[in-house]
Amino acid sequence: MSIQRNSGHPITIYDVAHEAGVSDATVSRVFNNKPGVREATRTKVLNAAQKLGYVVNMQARSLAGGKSNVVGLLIPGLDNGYVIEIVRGVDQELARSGCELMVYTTHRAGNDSANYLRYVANGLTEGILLVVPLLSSEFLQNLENSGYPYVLIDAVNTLGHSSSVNATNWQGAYKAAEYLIGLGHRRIGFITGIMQLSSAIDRYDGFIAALKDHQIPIDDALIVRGDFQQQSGYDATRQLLALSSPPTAIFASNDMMAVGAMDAVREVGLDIPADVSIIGFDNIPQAMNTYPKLTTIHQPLEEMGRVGVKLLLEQIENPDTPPKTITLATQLVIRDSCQPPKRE
Amino acid sequence: MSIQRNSGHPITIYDVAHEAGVSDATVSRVFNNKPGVREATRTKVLNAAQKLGYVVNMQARSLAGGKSNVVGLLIPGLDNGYVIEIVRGVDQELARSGCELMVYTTHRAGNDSANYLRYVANGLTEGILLVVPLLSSEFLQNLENSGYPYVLIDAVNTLGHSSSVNATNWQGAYKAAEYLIGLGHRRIGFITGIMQLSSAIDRYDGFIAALKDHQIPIDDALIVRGDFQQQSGYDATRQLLALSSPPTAIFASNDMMAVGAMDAVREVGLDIPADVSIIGFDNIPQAMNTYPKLTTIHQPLEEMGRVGVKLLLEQIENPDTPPKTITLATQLVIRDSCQPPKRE
DNA sequence: ATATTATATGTAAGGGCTTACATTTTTGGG
DNA sequence: CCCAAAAATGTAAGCCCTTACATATAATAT
Repeated sequence: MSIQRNSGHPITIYDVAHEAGVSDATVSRVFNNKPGVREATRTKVLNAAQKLGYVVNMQARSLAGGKSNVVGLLIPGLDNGYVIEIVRGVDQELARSGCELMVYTTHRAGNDSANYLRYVANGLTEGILLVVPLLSSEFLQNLENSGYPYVLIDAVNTLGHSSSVNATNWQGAYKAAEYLIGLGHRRIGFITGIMQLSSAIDRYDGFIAALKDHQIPIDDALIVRGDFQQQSGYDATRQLLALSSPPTAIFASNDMMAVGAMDAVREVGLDIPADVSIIGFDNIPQAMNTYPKLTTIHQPLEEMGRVGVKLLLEQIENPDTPPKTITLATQLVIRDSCQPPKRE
Repeated sequence: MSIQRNSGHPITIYDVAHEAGVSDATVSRVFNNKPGVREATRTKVLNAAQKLGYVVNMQARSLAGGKSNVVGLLIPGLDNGYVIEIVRGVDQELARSGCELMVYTTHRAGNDSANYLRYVANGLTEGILLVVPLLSSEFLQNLENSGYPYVLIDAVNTLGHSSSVNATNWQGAYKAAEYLIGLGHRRIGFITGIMQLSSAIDRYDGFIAALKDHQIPIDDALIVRGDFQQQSGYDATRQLLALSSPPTAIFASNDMMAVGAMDAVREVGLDIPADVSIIGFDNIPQAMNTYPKLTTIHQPLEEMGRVGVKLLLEQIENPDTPPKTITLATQLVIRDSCQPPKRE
């Protein structure tokens, strides 16, 4: 069974039709599972195709107005455990649905992601999944206008027109803070994410709300900006630790920063969690490999990917389905990086 | 600048031709940078296209015999820091070359990756990058027969017909062992990879060679099988540590297993590196986040991805280019997980 | 058995592009 | 200023498929 008749041209629908003694249209019908083909004919065609090693040419099919079964995925890059988890979920679900995946990274699309979009919208893919934290509303507007199916993963559609998936960031942060408070911490450092992102804002708000609900005064010195990168977690923590009255616990808005925070804590010779507790957010796979193992808020990244695909496929199937937003629950995962503060 | 005239049909080459007052063929020539178009005409066309927001339809182009500028990438999955690094390199280089990336995971292709291949070979992609450790030679033979451009990343082509990229596994392992020996270790545990893979074999051989060169007897009890997964590193280490005369250092054939090994060492209450040194292989990003930071052999994964793309593009460009194999150097990265053994 | 439907199959027209070949325009030498 | 050769442009035939529409065949009713 060779991949293609290396000799002549690739096998087309005509070859199959000829072999089976039917017309090309019938072959097409068979391969698209269209009704109105006698069982006997169908079998005949399938056999012929099998024998010849026919494989549909997607390009032609999609040119001719059929379905390409390819969906696009736009991600910032693979630098991030977070994105990878989502991609994994996407991949799984796509596999189940028999769709192919075309990956674009934003750095690739460059500043000109609008252009990329035109390319996509025009061509190959039937819909697109966006895992792009920072979406310009102009871009969204464009996308919206194009009438092209898309869904947002872990981002809020300011236009409110598309389907999207996200997680309970606020609640997760609230739970994290509450956990720390329950442990007895009163001075809790907080490292923010990129505050243009709703997820970062929600986490911040959840954190603040928890403090308020527990009558803990908010000390601005304990809140420092991060950007979701490991380095910023490190920097922020150094800053926090240099305070005259440093925190006994640090809540990083994501795991990468938490990892950076751990480095910083150790670097000043303090112990985790004896001297300072650390909690993250996301529960990326690496969170299990840190030492001590990182306590964090689990965000169902993989599932977000899966759900995203489902929503997208739904949109593709029936463009008139009203868009919906699905919010998945976050969850506290207790591991080894937090404990009650030392007594003074 | 909307993505496409949402109103009418998408903009085609004809619309542009009409707008510019030339024929469609000329527009095609312009967009393919073919010679024989007067500068003035070219500009006219470009302007018209710009004005209309024309974007080439890849499907049609590639159907008609043009280049699709899409390359396929077959990977086992995203579970692995190792694969991700390679993918990142691939993505970068592809971006530079203006190509799109179609990702397939083998679990998706299922057992039937030959079928997947037929699909690919027939259609969309112009070539394929294989990051698949376990390639059946039947599969390879098929691929070879198809005459379809492909390159192997970090795998050896038993047929020896294609371009491929890999790293100096033997030398890397040799260096790792030598480093440990230089530190004073004499009882060194070794956790193998999947021994069907040439990379695993080479690492093993390199390790053994170093021992021999330094007159260290080879104790079979110190060599235990792993499968490149974290869990197996853990298991193997438990086994090693249970020995009546346990090793003072452990060399894991990859970083994931090294991470597992660290867990195991800690679990029995031993210290890294005081009681047992650990060294890995690969230098995946996580290796920097373990505690203590993992000493390892750096494999230029990202670059392997980049080089793979270059080789593939070369093949696509000119199918008659004789295939070549590029081997990149590995390198010892000393961090904190190794130190001289305690004196008895 | 015949007329009437329902069902199965075939025909042909694109879909947007590339490219060999035909035609027109330009250029430069005489 | 004319003519041949070179350069630019246009024409038309696919690439492989899908899908209305037309046609042929089978099933049902009379």
